[in-house]
Amino acid sequence: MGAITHHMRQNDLMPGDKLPSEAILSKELNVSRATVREAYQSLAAMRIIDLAVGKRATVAQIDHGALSLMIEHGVHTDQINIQQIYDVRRTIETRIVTLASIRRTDKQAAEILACTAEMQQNVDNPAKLMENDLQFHMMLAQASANPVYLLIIGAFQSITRETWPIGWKSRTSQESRDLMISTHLDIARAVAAGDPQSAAGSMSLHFDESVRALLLAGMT
Amino acid sequence: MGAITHHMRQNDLMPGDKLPSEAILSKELNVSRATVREAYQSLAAMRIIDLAVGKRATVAQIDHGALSLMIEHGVHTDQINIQQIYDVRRTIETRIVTLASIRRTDKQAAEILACTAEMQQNVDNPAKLMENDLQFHMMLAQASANPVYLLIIGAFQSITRETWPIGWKSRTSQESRDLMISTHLDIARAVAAGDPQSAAGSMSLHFDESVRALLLAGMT
DNA sequence: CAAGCAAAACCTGTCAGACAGGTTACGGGG
DNA sequence: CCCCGTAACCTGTCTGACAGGTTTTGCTTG
Repeated sequence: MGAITHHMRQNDLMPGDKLPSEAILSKELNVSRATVREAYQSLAAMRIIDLAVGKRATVAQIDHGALSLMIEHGVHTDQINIQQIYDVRRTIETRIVTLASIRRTDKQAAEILACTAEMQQNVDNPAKLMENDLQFHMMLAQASANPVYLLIIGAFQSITRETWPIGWKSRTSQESRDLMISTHLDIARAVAAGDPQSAAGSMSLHFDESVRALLLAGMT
Repeated sequence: MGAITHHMRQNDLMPGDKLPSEAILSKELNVSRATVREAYQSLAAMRIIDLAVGKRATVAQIDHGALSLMIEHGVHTDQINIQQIYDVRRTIETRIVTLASIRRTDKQAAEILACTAEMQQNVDNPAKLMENDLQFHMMLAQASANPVYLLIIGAFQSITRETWPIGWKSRTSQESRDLMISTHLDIARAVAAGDPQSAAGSMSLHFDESVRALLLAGMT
């Protein structure tokens, strides 16, 4: 793995660029192809390179897939709990909407608003609503124009898919469900209006409400 | 990989628990040992499991090693820049000191103060000073009692090792160097005193100053 | 000469079998 | 009962092989 990353740095390879074939590399490093494969496979697991049948390995774009697995692992082994993830999300997402309010393109603003509109239509369809919710937060992270935020928020998605239904079920009244959706709308409007303070405030309220819902369901 | 993680979930394995041997697993899944090895190797790359010669694979504790590699990859391929990382760090570390001020144990407070004391002694030894600096931020993350913050801050360490000397060199006057160290001391004292507001404020100043130093060195 | 196509070369995914060397478990001897 | 040596187990690595996907090459034809 060291030799491969070193090769990427040395030749200043950018995403999409091709890496040596397994056979060539195994000859160069005087190791068997199996060993090279294990290194390639490991880098592919971290989404540092892309592998494909028949094609050469290529340098990959940043992706949250590997981090997702790491977070899932942490949660399932009781090393991380849901409240801790929500604390991180609140911290990061408050910053995200602040940046998004300043940096979002008009197209992004429109898409974010469209997403909240879809949420209102899916108020009785939890599965779709959850996907809208996840997409909403991803789009905000995207609009923050900082790929690190996008990476982190993306990594929390898989775990959120497991916990979201629990929070939704704990919102028993129609009132609380409507509130959850209207809070998203508030955020979207503030971002579209380019109002960082209001966006951050609404996001903060959103997390107050979400954390309360999860606590109500006994999620510590 | 799916089969292995599924096995971990199914049997509720915790860090330290043993996984099946490669031979057994290859027989169970009807694949060759080489294939099992690649899966194990991939999980090991993400630090989800630990491998060791002669021993069985074990479930691993969360570790920032893999995330470090991912971040390094992002920076070296121009997908992430240093200022973006500093924005994330500022956001997270402001929250970290807030939490640390509330949750730190007395032992942790003492260690953090000791670290700043060491920094003052190493004012003319950049290599050691950098390590003190890195350790300082890690100890704060630890004191926040949220492993996700520790994971993220840890992941930035390797990149910081590359950029820190640049920022240090741009602090040409003795005054600015002393200021950098005294800011750390302010943070440590506030955390020790259990004063979240003051700690967050000092951390914010610390980042103002750090970002300015990096910009001065032309780091965008 | 250019375009199109088919074969060859290349490449990854997977398998079987083998061996070195580290680790663990067991059973016999003190 | 404890200690230690051996056997069983396990990982790391290698060789060689084959299926099936991809790219390149070079020939043929218009």
